[in-house]
Amino acid sequence: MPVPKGSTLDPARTRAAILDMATDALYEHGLDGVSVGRLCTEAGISKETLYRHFGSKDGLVQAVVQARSDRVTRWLSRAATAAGEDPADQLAAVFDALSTWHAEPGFRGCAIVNAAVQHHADPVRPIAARHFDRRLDLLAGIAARAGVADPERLGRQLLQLVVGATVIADLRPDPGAARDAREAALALLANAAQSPSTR
Amino acid sequence: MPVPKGSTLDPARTRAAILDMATDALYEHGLDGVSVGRLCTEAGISKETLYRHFGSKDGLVQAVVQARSDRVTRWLSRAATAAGEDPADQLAAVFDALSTWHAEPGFRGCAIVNAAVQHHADPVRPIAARHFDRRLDLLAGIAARAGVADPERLGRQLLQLVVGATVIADLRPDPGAARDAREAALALLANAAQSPSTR
DNA sequence: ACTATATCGAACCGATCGGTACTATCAAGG
DNA sequence: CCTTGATAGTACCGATCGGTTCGATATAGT
Repeated sequence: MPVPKGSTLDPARTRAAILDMATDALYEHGLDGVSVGRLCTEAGISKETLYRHFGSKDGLVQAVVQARSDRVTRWLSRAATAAGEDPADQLAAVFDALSTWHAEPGFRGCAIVNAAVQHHADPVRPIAARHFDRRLDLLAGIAARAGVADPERLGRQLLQLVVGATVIADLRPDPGAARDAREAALALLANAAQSPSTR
Repeated sequence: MPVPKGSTLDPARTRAAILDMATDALYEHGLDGVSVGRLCTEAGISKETLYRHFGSKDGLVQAVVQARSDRVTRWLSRAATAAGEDPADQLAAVFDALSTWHAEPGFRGCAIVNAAVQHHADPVRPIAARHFDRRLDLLAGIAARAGVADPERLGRQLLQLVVGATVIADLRPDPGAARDAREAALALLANAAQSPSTR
């Protein structure tokens, strides 16, 4: 029965539903660990629908990774701004957010890192590069507001802590990784703020 | 022509040659990016030979990842001990070694991390976990010899910097990642040594 | 010399993959 | 009402995959 008789025909909604399901499935089983057929079955759609919306599996992967990057970036940014105006508080809030994320059931590391490692070129790599550029912007911004001498450099170091903690939390596994990283980040910030640029 | 007429029949050598070739190929193209057929072609051997030595593709992958872990662990350990007895010098040497590695042509991130992300379970995960345990031993040992209060915790933080720098160096890409990580590591060590445990 | 072993080359297997084609059916909009 | 478009369902395609088997042939050890 093509088009179930009581269904609402809304292409945009269908696309979003496929995207949501694929985001979870590709994160859990890996980009090459789920076939297009399985994705369609789990989404309750036909192959033709998926291919009309995304063109190819690579197209779907690209959309999934891009959407994930956007969502994560928004989420971390909000966690920082919600912590008030003090740069140290904002930095702590970022790592606290990481901590709760790492403890979530089904946590399998950073989806962007995982995707970029699995599809090292293609459409994923540039998305991953932009993703970490934006993450660097967030962290370097905090460092700049703290008045450190070289906010870009401290931002890169903090980014390494964020990524390292997330990867390690997945692979060792180490549920306290984000807590360790938080202390290290605050120590680096305090250390850099001791020899400030202007203030 | 089975068994070329002028060849030396040495199973151990054959096995080692397959392992070497597979190490490079699987690192470059990913664990699922090279078929068994291709591996055999590039190694100049037949399928039967590969399957007699390793049983399955998973068996080959396991041997490759394990060998890589051993080699890398030895390499980093030697870099540290070759730097003398001062803990700060040893720590700096570790990140200097990382720096030259990241600059090598064909660098694609940490092979162990990549493998564990691609085959999230199976035989790879426990090898990766042990790998980072050993890496932690090295870093925590340096921290302990520096007389910090909690060498295990500092070791975990240093490990995050090592992993984060390596992943970022691959994905952004950032050739100076290891240099940034080195400075952060030394700062954390100095900071922790300011409030020592016994000395 | 004889036997066991290692190897190649090729054919072969069933399964699965990404992607396409086609038909039937229903909702949505002019 | 009637056309247009979205969709399910299914069958199908060629390619590739991991893995097995077999026969021919050469080396290695006894």
